Amino acid sequence: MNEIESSIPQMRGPADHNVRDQIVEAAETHFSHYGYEKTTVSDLAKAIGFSKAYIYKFFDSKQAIGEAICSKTLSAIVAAVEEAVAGATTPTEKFRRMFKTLASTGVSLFFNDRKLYDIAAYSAGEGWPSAQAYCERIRQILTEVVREGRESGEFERKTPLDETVHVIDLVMKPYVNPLLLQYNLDVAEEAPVQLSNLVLRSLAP
Amino acid sequence: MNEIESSIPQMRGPADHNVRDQIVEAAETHFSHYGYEKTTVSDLAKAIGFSKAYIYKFFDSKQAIGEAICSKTLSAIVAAVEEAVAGATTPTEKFRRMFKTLASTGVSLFFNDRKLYDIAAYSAGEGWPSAQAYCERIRQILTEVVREGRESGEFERKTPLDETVHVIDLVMKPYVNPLLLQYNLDVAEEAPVQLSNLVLRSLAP
DNA sequence: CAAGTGACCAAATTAGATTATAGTCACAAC
DNA sequence: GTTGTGACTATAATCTAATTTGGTCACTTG
Repeated sequence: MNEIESSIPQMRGPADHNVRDQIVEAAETHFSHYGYEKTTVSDLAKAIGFSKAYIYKFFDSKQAIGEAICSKTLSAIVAAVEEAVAGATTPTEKFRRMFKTLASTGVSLFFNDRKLYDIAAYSAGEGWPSAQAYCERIRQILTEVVREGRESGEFERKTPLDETVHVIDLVMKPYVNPLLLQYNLDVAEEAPVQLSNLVLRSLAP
Repeated sequence: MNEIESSIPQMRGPADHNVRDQIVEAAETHFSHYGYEKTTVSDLAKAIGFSKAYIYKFFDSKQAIGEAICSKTLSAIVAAVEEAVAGATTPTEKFRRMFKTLASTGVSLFFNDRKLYDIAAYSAGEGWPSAQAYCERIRQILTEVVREGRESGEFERKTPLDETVHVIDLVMKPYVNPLLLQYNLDVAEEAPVQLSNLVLRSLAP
C-alpha cells in the first residue's frame, strides 16, 4: 500500500519521526470514529500522551493532519484501482475495471467509513492538495491505459492523447470526485459499466 | 413559454385564480431578490395585500410555492433547449445544441439569478416534483433527438433506445442537474462540446 | 541542541434563552 | 357557497454570553 506523499503537504520537523506516525495513527482512528470537526487537536495529543503544542512541531495546522489522513484514504482507492488495472490483460478490460473499481471503492468508502469519506469530500470541495493529487494520479493511470490501448491498436489514435484523456476524465469525474460521488450513489454501481461501453465505443479505431 | 404544470404540485382552491397568479408573481420577485429562506409567507401576503392565511387557500405549504417558482425557472431552461433543438436541422446538430444550451443556460442562471438557481439546486437535492419533472422533460427531448437520429440513419440502432438514452443522460447529468452543475462550473462551457463529440462518436452506426 | 510543555490569545463553537415563522382554525362579511 | 381574516400554537430560526479550540511562544528539562 503506497502512500501519496506527494506535494509534501505543510509539515514540520523531521519527515520520518516516530511521533509523526503516532499522530497520524491517532488521527486516523479519531477522525474515522468522531469525524474531523468533532476531534480536537488536544484529543490527538492526549491519545499519544503528549501536549497539544508538540503536535505543532510536526504539522503546520489541523488541516495538514486532515490532509495526511485524506491522502491515506484516497491512496487506498488508488491502490485498489492499480491492482484492478494490473489484474486485467487488455487495455479495454483495464479501462472497464479501472472505472468500476474506482466507483465501487468510493461507494464502499461512503458506506463503511463515512467519516473518512466526508473528509475526502470536504477536501475535494476545498481543493486541498491531497484531493488534487488524487485526481492527478487517477488521470495518470487513465493516461497509461489509453496510451497502451493506442499502442496495441485497440483504441483510435487520431485524437490528441491529452484531449482523449481529458474527455474521459470528464465522464468519470462524477464517480471519481468524492464531492460529486455522494450525489450519484444511486447509479454508481451500474453507471461505470454503461459509461465504459460508451467510452470504449467512442474509442474504437 | 410553456409552464411545467406537470404532476400538479400540492395546491388548493381553484386552479386558475387571479390571486394564485398574484402569489406566484410576488414569490418570483421576492425569491429572486431575497432568496427562498429569507422571504416569509407573510411577506408574500403583504405584497399582494392579503392576509397570510389566505395564501394557504391556494398553496399547501411554502414549499409548494417554492416548487411553483422552481418549475417556472426550470421551464425557462427547457424552453431555451427546445428552441435550440428546433433551430437545428440534423439530429447530430440538435444533440450538440441541446447539450450546449442546457449547460450554458444553467450557468447563466447561476450567475445572473443566483437566488433562483439555489432554489433549483435545493429542489434537485430534495427530489421535489418540480426538479424531477424537469429531468424527465429533458430526457424526453433527448429521446426524441436520438429517435430521430436513428430514423434518419445518422445514429446506430442496435442498442435498445432506452439504454442509449439512459447512458447519454448519465453523461449530461452533471450539467443538467442544478445540484451538480454548481460543482462543474469551471468546465461547464467546454465540456458539452467535448462530451458531445464523444457521445456522437459512440452513436455512429 | 533536541524534546517537550503550560500559559496565553483570537477566533470559532456551543448552549440556552428569545424571537420569528409556518401552518391551522374558528369565524365574519358578502 | 365564496372570499377573507385575526388569533393561536408548535417549531424553527436567531441572537448572545460563555466556553472551546486552533495556534503561538517563551520557557524548561535532559
